[in-house]
Amino acid sequence: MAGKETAGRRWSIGELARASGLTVRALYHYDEIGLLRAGERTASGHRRYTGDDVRRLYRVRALRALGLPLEKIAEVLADPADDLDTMRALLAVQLRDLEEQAGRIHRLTQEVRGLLCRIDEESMPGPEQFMATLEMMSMFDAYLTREQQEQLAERRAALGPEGVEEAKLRWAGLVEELLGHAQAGTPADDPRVRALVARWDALADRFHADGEAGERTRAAARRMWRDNGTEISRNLPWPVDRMTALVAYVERVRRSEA
Amino acid sequence: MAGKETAGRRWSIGELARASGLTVRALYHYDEIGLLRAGERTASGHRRYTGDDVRRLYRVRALRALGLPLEKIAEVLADPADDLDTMRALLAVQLRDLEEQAGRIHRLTQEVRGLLCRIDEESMPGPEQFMATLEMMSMFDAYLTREQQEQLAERRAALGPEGVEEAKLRWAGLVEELLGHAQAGTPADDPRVRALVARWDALADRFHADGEAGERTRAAARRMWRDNGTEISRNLPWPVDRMTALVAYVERVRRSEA
DNA sequence: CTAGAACCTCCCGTCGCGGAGGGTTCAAGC
DNA sequence: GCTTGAACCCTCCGCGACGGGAGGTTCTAG
Repeated sequence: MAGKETAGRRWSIGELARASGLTVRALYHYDEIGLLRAGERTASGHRRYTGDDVRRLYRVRALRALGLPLEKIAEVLADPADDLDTMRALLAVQLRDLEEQAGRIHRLTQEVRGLLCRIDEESMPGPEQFMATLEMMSMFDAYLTREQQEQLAERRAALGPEGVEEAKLRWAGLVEELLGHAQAGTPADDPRVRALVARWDALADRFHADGEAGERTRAAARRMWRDNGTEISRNLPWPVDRMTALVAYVERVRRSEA
Repeated sequence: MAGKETAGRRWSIGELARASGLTVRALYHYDEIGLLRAGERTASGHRRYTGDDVRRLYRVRALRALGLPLEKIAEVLADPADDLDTMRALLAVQLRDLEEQAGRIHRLTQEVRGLLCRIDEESMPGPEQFMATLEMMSMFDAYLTREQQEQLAERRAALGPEGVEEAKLRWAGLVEELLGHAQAGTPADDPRVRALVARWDALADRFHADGEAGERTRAAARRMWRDNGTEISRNLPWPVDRMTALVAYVERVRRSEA
């Protein structure tokens, strides 16, 4: 049926490059790996691409735009295209990944754009705070999944700005009290500090959802605090060494409970 | 001011990898290229990362998430971060690119998703048409800029589905007439075929905007038709060889006018 | 006929790591 | 103190999708 094309226009590699928006070098590459060979060659060895080749190239381009690696593209095009189901499944997976990626990029750019705006408005003191916020975002990414971050954002929104501010104030008070105990040398199993840590956890719970998912988020956040408490607290108006001591102290209290 | 950290917790490379979500190998890489060296080494050569290093790593992660290449990140972090303007400009450019990319991905996935749905509904005959549509999308990408494609989409929407259908019908009529003339051997400078080509162009103009931008789009579309008319018309119910002849014929008519 | 554009092959470089290989060192249990 | 297994060290090779240059041949317009 669809035999070789024996007549019609031929394209040189340069013409094809211009027509497809690719570079000549890319076409050489496709030839090398066997993804798109020229249907013919002149006596002297120049590539002559046939209409079929052009058609194939557009398919390649289209699939590549979907993010398929060249090898997969070769596979898809190697089949006589009758196993539509395979291709559809493959594309579906690819699409999901692409959209997720696009969403992540979009959210990230929105956040950073917001940051930049706030810098413009001089409401932020300078590059230090900016970098600190970037660090926090990166840290959240390292410890929490996307869903968990969304959960937290939801809870924050539910509490509202004044709710968040109030929690911050309460937290500041707890920090002061715990620092006092740490400096005074109160032992980690003292009921008073245990009570303080319990209030600390209750405060954190305001930001977590209920159920198993919330429990996992809580555990992840606690790991994050344990590993990076000092870094986290650089955003805050307390000296770093005291925060380091605080992190260690809270950890000791927790361990004395377990 | 911010001298070297002489006391405090130290991290091994494995701990740092776990804390940051990167791999040990990646950290080796960062060390190799000088992006993040361990502040200290043990006598035996094991890396000891200091708190400063951890802090730097989170900055690296954050900037990398924005798509900056590692070298740029090193530059940004090399400056004492006082030239905030440079960084802001750099980030702004990066953000624009990222958002554009995200938008492209999103539009592409939407279109392909639509295609897949239509395949499911059996309203499309099969993989051939599916691939043909993908080819068209890729071809549009090669010849038209994003703005130009959006312009065309706008005009299509303005014409409405029935407007588009009517244009298709008229175009089919023109194709038939021109094919007749081509087969009958009517010379390319015959006033009758010139009139037909003029109507052809007028029809195309319905899809183009006014002004200089529209003019450029028109030119690009004409280039696309000249280079790929045969491929384009594979979507249409005429035999391919006749369309090839038609493309050549229309091109001759245009040249005889110039 | 000649200039210069286009084409050929071969090969090395990029970027951000992954993974293997082969040796050394650390930390915990006995 | 000794062993053992995990963690760490360094070095090298590889990928994917080309970019770019060297050094030579061929095509095409004037």
